[in-house]
Amino acid sequence: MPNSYETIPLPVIKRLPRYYRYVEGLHQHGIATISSSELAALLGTTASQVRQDFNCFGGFGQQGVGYSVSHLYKSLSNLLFSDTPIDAILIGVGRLGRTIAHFITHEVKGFSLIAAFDTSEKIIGRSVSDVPVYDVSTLQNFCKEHSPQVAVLCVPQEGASKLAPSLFAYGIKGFWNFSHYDLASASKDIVVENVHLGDSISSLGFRVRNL
Amino acid sequence: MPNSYETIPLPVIKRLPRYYRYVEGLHQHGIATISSSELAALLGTTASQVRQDFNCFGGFGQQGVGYSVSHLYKSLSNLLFSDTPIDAILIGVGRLGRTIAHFITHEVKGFSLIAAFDTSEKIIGRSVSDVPVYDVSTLQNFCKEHSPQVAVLCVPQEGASKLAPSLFAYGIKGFWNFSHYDLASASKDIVVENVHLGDSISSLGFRVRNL
DNA sequence: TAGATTGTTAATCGATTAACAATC
DNA sequence: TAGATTGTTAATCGATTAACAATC
Repeated sequence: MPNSYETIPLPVIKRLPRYYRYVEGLHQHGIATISSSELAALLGTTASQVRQDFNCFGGFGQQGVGYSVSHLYKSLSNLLFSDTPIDAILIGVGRLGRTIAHFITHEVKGFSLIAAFDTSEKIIGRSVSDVPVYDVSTLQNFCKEHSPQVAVLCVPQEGASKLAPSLFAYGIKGFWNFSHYDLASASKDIVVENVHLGDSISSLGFRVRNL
Repeated sequence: MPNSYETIPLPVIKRLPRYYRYVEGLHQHGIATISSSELAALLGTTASQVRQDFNCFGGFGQQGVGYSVSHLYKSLSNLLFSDTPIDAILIGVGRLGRTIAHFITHEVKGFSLIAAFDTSEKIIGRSVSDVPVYDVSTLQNFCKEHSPQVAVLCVPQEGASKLAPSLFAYGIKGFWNFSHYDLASASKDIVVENVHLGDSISSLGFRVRNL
């Protein structure tokens, strides 16, 4: 019995893309069937976890046989990527913002970057990855007209804290947040995926120094 | 009684940079003392967690009084950043690599980027963020001579899988891994911090679509 | 039917939260 | 001394792992 998606543990959701990547590889290698224990060995996890995870979505396997790779591939693909991509906007067209813009437009499935916003006269009116860069002051009108669902925050903390309330108001549902501003506690109806590069490398430093 | 650092739970370690950021802010605002519950309210967590976390390192507070911000700031700073920075090398000087190079050299405490490596003739011999770009074939000699402790992997999965065994052999202790190659299971004596941007945005997409 | 492997329930483990004794 | 707040132990919660019945 498929779980309602709201009840699926976040750790399971975060593992989905990894499953997808490995299953895609198997599919491309022409492997037809795989068992939970074989897949677990590949991923470096346990067969139990693989089966528990898949069963959050109703289970993709066949008892006694295993998982059909093509069926699994299609199922994971359907879960992760709908046929209509999610419209996203980029806030902050600095060095990181430009790199992320390129990443989204060239290497990511399921998203469509439709505009970018900045405050610098130097970049407003130009484009990044074939996407126009507008003045932040036009954000409200743009959102009203195009209803983007996701905002990618590549601005410093201060800018993010100023813009966040507006972005909620304009109907942004999801944030890919590279800033240090804390969006988490905002609302139950929005989702936030934080990428804190500074925290990431700092914790690596701690661990390396205390090896 | 201070915990041996090896026994400190990873989730606690990963929270350290965030504590540091908030305490730094308090320090800069001239706040002298803070209680675990006040800090918890700021961070959006519980006073219990704050105290438990700090007590992994012996505890920084004074009963009945709270935490001295300047003492706390100094303690967290000492935990996260030693006076001698960690020497790091960058593998892969593409778009992402260049952005990360700039980030490490300009925005990160505790690390020193000392060289970059690539396979492309177009970039070898040039520099990124004032760091020379060498041919990957010179990696072994460079590591023998300079003993970098951390490698930042900004290459595609294939390149990472080819280079990883060498990097272990050359004495690299820590990896900041932006590739999809799985370093995790390699050894107990190395630490890996993965930044899987593709997985990150994909899981965001799933959650946005199923709000 | 026997063997294999899933789906699912039960047990374990670890992390978070709550409670409280120590102490400033 | 009384009030406050920590350090630390105990209870809870959730996620992972193990076990097993269902079934291909």
